[in-house]
Amino acid sequence: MATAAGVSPATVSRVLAGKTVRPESAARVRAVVEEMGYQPNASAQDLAQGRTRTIGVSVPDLDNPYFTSILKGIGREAQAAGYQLLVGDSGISSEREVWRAVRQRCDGIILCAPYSSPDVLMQVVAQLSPVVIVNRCAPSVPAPQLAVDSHSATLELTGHLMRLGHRRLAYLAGPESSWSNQERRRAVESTRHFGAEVTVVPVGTTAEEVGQAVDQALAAGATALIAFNDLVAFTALSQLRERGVRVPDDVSVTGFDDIPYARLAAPPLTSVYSPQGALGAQAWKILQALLAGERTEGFQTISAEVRIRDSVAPPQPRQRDQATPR
Amino acid sequence: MATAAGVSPATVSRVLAGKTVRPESAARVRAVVEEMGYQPNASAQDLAQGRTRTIGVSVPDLDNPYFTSILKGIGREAQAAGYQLLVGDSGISSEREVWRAVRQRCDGIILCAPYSSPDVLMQVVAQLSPVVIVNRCAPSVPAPQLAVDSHSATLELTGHLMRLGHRRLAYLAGPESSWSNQERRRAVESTRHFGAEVTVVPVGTTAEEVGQAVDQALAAGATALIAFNDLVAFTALSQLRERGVRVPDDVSVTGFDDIPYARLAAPPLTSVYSPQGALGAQAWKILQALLAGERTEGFQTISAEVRIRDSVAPPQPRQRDQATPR
DNA sequence: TTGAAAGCGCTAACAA
DNA sequence: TTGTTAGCGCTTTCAA
Repeated sequence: MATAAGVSPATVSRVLAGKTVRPESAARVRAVVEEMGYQPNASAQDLAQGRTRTIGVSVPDLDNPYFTSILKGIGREAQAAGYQLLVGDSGISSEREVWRAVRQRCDGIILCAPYSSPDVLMQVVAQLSPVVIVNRCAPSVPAPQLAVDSHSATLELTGHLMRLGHRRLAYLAGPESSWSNQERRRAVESTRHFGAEVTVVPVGTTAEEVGQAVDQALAAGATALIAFNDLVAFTALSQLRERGVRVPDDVSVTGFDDIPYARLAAPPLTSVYSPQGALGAQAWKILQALLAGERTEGFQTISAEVRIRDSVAPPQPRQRDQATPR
Repeated sequence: MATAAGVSPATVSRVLAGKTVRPESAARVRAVVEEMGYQPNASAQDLAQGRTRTIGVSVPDLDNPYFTSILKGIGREAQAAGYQLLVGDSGISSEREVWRAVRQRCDGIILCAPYSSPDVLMQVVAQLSPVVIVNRCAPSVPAPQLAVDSHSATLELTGHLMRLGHRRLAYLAGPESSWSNQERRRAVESTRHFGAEVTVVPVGTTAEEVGQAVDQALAAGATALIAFNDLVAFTALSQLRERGVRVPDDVSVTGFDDIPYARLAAPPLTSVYSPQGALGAQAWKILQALLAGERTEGFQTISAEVRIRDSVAPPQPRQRDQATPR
C-alpha cells in the first residue's frame, strides 16, 4: 500500500487519520486507497493504539425485545460516536464466561443483568472494568448502575386503580431473581398501606401456568390483575377470554413495558411504558464518560410512564361472584 | 506474566492454547494466571494469528424482533463455536458504511438485508467476502444466500382460504423494497390462477394508514385479508374492531411470522411461522464453511409453516353488505 | 512535511 | 519440552 503510493507507511497512516500531510501526497494516497479498496487491519490498529473502539454489551436473551430495544438505544449512540457493538447472549453459555469473552475484545462493557446476583457482580466487576450495569441495583457493587424506576410508576398505577375503586389487587409475578420484578412486587405490596388487599401469584412461563395464576387471583377476589410484563398480561387476557371473564367489566388487567402490541390488544392494554431506548442511550453515555477517564459511580434512574387504556375500569359491585371461574 | 511464572512468553502462550507443556510448568503458569487475573490481549492475538474469531452481523433494525430472533440463532451457534458477535444496525447510519466498519473487525459477515438492492450488494460483496446474505435473493450476486420460503407457504395459505370458500382476497402489502414482501405478494397474486380475485393494498406504518388500507380492501369486497406480517395483522384486527367488523365472521385475517403474541390475539391469529432461529443457525453454518475455505454459493431456502387459528373461517354469504364500513 | 525505527503483546518456526 | 527470534500491520516518537 505505502509503496504503491510512493510514500512511507507512516504517511499512509497520517492521511487516513486526517493528520497534516502535504495535499499532493494525501491525494495520491487516497487515490491508491480507493483504487485497491484498502482497509487498514483493525487488529493492528487496536494493538498499536491500545484501544478497540468497540464496546461490549451482554444481554440475557437476544430473543427478548425488551433487551434488544436497550441494545438499539446503545447502538444508536455508540455507532454515532464511531464505536462498534460486540454483543453477548448470556442466556446461551455461562454468564461469566460470556462476559469475560466479550470484555476481552473491547474497551468497556454494559451488562444487562437483571437476573445476576450482587455477589457474582461483585466478584467480576473489577475484572470487567470499565463496566456499566443496567436494570440491576446492587449498592455494594463498585460500578455505575442504571435502571428504569418501575417502583414509582407502579405506585402511580396502583394509585389509579385505587381511585377507580379497586381494593383487591393481584400481582402476577415474574421470575423471583429479576430485580425489576422485585421492584414491581414491592411497590404493589406497598399499596396495602393505602387500604388495598394484595395477593402475589407467581406465574410460570406457559399459558397454562398463567391460567392457574389467574384462577388463583380471581379466587382471592382480585378485581385488578397487575401483570409483571406485557407478555404475561397478554396471556392473562387470553386465558380470561377462554374462561368467559370479561375485561375490564369483570376484572381489570395491566402490564409493563408497553410493547407496540399493547395498544392493539382487545381491549387495549393499560401498561407502564419503559423507555428502553433512552435507557440504552444513557448507559452508553455513562460508559463513554468512564472511557474518558471520569470516575462515575452510583445508581441512576429513568422514569417510566403509566399509560391508561381500556383494560382498566372501575370494579363492578357484583364482580366477586361472577369472576370466580367455573 | 511470563517472568512472574518463571517461564518464557511462548510457554504461557502454549499453556493457554492447550498445547503440550510439562505438567509442572503448566500448573505454575495457570496458578499465576489465576492469581493475577491475566487476560491475553485479544488484539495482539488477532494480529499474530491473522483472525479474530469474531463474525459480523448487520441487521436493518435492532428494535425489530424478527431480526433479533435471527441474531439469536446466529449467536447460539457462533458462541458455541467460540466466536463472538459484532453487531451493526444498518438502520442507524449508511448501510454500506455500517457493513464496512463491521467487516473490518471480523473474519466474515452475515448481511440481513431484506431491503438492499441487488446492485448495491453486487458492488460491495467482494469487499465484504466472506459474506452470507439472508432474506434477500439476488441471483446475480456471487455470495451464498439464504431465505425463508414464504412463497410456498403463502400458496398453502391461500389454498386453504380458497377451500374454505374465499374468492376475494386482499393482500395488505409491506414495504415494496422488502424481498419477503415481494415474494408474499407474488404468491397471493398467483392465486388468481385458481379463480381468486386479488386486491393488493399497500399499508403504511401508522394505524390510520392500515385502517385506510382495510377500508379499501373491504370496499373491494375482500373476504380475507392477508397481512404482510403480524404487526400489520394486529393493527388490522384492531382497526376492524373499531369499525365493528367481526373477525372471522365478517372477514378472515392472517399474518406472517407467528410471533408469540399471535396465538394470544382475539381471535387467535392465523399466521405463517417463520423459523428465524433456524435461519440464523443455518446462516452461521454457511459462513463457517466459508471460513473453512469451502466454496459455497447459491440460494438456500428454509420452509415456513402455516398455522391455522380462529381468525379464519368460511366467508358468510351476506358478508359483502355487512363488511362494508359505515 | 516526511521517513526511519521502535514497539504494541502475542504466536509460531526453529534450535537447542 | 522450552527459550530464542522474528514477525503480524499498524502508530508514533524522533530526526532530518
